[in-house]
Amino acid sequence: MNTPFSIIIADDHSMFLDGLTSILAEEASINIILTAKTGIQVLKYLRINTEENIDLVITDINMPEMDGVELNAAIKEEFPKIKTLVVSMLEDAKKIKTLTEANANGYISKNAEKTELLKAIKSILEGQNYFSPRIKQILMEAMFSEKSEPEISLSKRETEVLKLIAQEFTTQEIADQLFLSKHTIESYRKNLISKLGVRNLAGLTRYAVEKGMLD
Amino acid sequence: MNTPFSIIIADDHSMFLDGLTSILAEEASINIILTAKTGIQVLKYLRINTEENIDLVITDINMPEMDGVELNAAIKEEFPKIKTLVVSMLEDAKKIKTLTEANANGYISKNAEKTELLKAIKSILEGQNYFSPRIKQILMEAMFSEKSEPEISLSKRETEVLKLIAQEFTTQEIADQLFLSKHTIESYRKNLISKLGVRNLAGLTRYAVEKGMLD
DNA sequence: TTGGTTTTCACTGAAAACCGTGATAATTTA
DNA sequence: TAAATTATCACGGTTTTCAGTGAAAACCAA
Repeated sequence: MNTPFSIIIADDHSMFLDGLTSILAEEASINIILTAKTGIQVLKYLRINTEENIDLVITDINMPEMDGVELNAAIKEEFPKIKTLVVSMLEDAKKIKTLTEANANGYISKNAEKTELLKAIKSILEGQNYFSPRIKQILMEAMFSEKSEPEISLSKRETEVLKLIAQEFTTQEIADQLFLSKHTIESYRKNLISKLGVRNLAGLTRYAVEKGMLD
Repeated sequence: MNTPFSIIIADDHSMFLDGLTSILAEEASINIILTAKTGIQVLKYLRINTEENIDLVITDINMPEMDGVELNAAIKEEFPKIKTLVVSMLEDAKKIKTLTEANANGYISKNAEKTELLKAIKSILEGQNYFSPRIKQILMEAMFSEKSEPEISLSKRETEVLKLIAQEFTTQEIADQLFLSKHTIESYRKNLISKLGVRNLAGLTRYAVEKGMLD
């Protein structure tokens, strides 16, 4: 075994952070340089300690301020030599896809076994990307389902009107709020109904709520 | 230090399980007897090894098959002497409330510090319950907000009609499906609107979706 | 058994939504 | 720059929703 690898771990759940640290501390080939609770902390460290050659950053997805997806992108942008391994609670196809597109080197679920974690780290440090079979499968499924769901894109105004509709405003009220004619809002409503493939206000509202447009 | 305490840890995320185990393994006063991935495994163990005096069960809330809430209830039912500490990702007021009502001995968030974890375990093993200040606060808030939201109860039929409305069926269609008069459905719609304090179909749909009635 | 809740049905008039079928101008994108 | 998209407005006719009012039968709990 040559010089140990330098790694950084980021996770806002300190219990998990401590746990992961404990697990990896047992590995002689691994040196934990930093544990952080936000992506920003990691970036700051990397920017200041440029002479320190960090090999790998292990990061959670859900973190306050700067999440794992953003952190990964920032690292790949500023420090392309540093490898990244994303560890997440959820198996969200979209996020995984974004991550692969942003050149993350690996993705494993938090319910992966310790052995899989070590395997992933080892693979990545050796220069290979690691995505578990399960993740690969989810990715594949996402690719297919994406094609069947041809992403409906709504314009600014359409989105605005849809939100107001879902908030129980009548056509006239929406028109007044936006300083538009009642007819205009009716056109938008009609377009939304046909665009989204729904039948009525209920359908529009359901779409808006399910897409989280009302937060 | 007298005889070490015997504890069991349950969490479906093995990485967390390993982590927690690593942390607690450092404590001389703690003996980890079992780590499990579901509540059922824990119960089975307890039922078989009755002679083994388990002091504490640390459990996650979100687990497949039998979650932490159910596990806690089952333990308190069958093995009232065993203490329980619930560790969770989320700070869901309702679940916390349910847990306190089911006599869980402690609740801490997964983003609690290691020191807090140890403090909680120590307190509980000494016979005191442990709920972090933050959790107490959430509980208090829940109590108040509960009073301001006086639980709207819907009858079977009302629920049925509401679901169909949110699924974009028209009054006539709902009437046909339920073999009722159109007027009847209109009455239900009207009652629902006034009961739920909304203005129209959009409001009804939003309520149904947000309450997860359409799954 | 009595009183509350639930379920069912009916009518009216006004308001709103829905459908079809347009059109014009501005803006964005290819 | 040409084409596509977006934003705006219009009208007539039909259907549906909404608000108010009323009521009978059935069921459940005290």
